[in-house]
Amino acid sequence: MNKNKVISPFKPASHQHQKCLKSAIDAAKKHCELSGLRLTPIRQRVLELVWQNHEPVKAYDILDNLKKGKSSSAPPTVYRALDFLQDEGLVHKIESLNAYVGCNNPKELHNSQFFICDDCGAVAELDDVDIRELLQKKAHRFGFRIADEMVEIKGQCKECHESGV
Amino acid sequence: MNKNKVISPFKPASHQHQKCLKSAIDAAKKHCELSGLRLTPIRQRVLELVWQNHEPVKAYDILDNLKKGKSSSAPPTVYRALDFLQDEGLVHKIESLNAYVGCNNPKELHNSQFFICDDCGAVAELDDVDIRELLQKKAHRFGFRIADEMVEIKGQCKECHESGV
DNA sequence: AATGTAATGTTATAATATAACATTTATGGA
DNA sequence: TCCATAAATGTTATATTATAACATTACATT
Ligand SMILES: [Zn+2]
Ligand SMILES: [Zn+2]
Ligand SMILES: [Zn+2]
Ligand SMILES: [Zn+2]
Repeated sequence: MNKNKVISPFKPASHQHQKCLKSAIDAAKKHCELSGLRLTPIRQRVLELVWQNHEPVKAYDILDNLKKGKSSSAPPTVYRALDFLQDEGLVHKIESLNAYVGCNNPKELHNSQFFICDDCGAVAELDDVDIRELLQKKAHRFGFRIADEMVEIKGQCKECHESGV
Repeated sequence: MNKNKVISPFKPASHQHQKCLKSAIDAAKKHCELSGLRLTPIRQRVLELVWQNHEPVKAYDILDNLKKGKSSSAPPTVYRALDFLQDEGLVHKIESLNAYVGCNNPKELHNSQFFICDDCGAVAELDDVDIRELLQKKAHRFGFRIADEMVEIKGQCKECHESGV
């Protein structure tokens, strides 16, 4: 019984991203409904923009896109929406890039491990019990109590290094 | 044969920090000498300021301190020194805090794992082969080639949660 | 409708980091 | 020693990322 999850794998270039997007928005709607939270138009729009693709998106890029629809948007518009989405597990921040990725597994807040391709920018997200347990074990040895884990691994995805040379 | 290293443990409150500082500067001098690099006064001063304690230090705090000695310092002064020190493994950046910690193990560049206490701010640094190998194994499964690892674990150090309640 | 709370609008500013170019300082060879 | 070069630093300006503070609007409950 292994609870390791691949929350979001690297996608083949051919994949139908519209489906990713739709299912992410649907999941977010359902999650908010169940939790009695409001997925307001701004929040939904920001979430859609984060889900443009499988690469981390910058807050000010989101802002630029928001402004195209509604010129009154300002930084707090974006950061508030991102804060809400992060609190609900609908978005994660990639600390080493100051950028944000969508997550379609909001049911339970989780600590993820991210694998980020330096070449194409794609991100894969795992929720891997083996990694969590190992970190837990290491921490336990010196009496450290883990509250939050940040694991961001940079390198090359399969496609990129296979096509690379 | 286990190559796991505790590069920097959590220190007892009583520890003689002057010794940490001195040995870190000495190690840096030796490292630069061996590598034919120049640990200039600015670089050494920045390194000393990073080693003020075992908490991550902010670039602009370093800058404020530099200015006390020499009012001509500006952001590039600090960031250039930090870049140099990071390239040489004398300093690491904690991405999730936008802050910098000293490393007294510059001989070989390494990927570290950081454990950071949310309460007292102290940081412990490991260079743990078990963690690296597990991440490697996980990455390998989907053909990912690791170039760089960021592992930053937040929580409470032993002292803080023992004294906490 | 009256009230309280949540969300958004708006302006300003804080915090982090880099670009670009000028000047100075070290270094190694003629 | 002197010069040519590269390395390091100085200086000014600006880019990027994020938050503070307060006003206004929308929503839900009574
Ligand atoms: Zn997709
Ligand atoms: Zn790639
Ligand atoms: Zn110390
Ligand atoms: Zn602590």
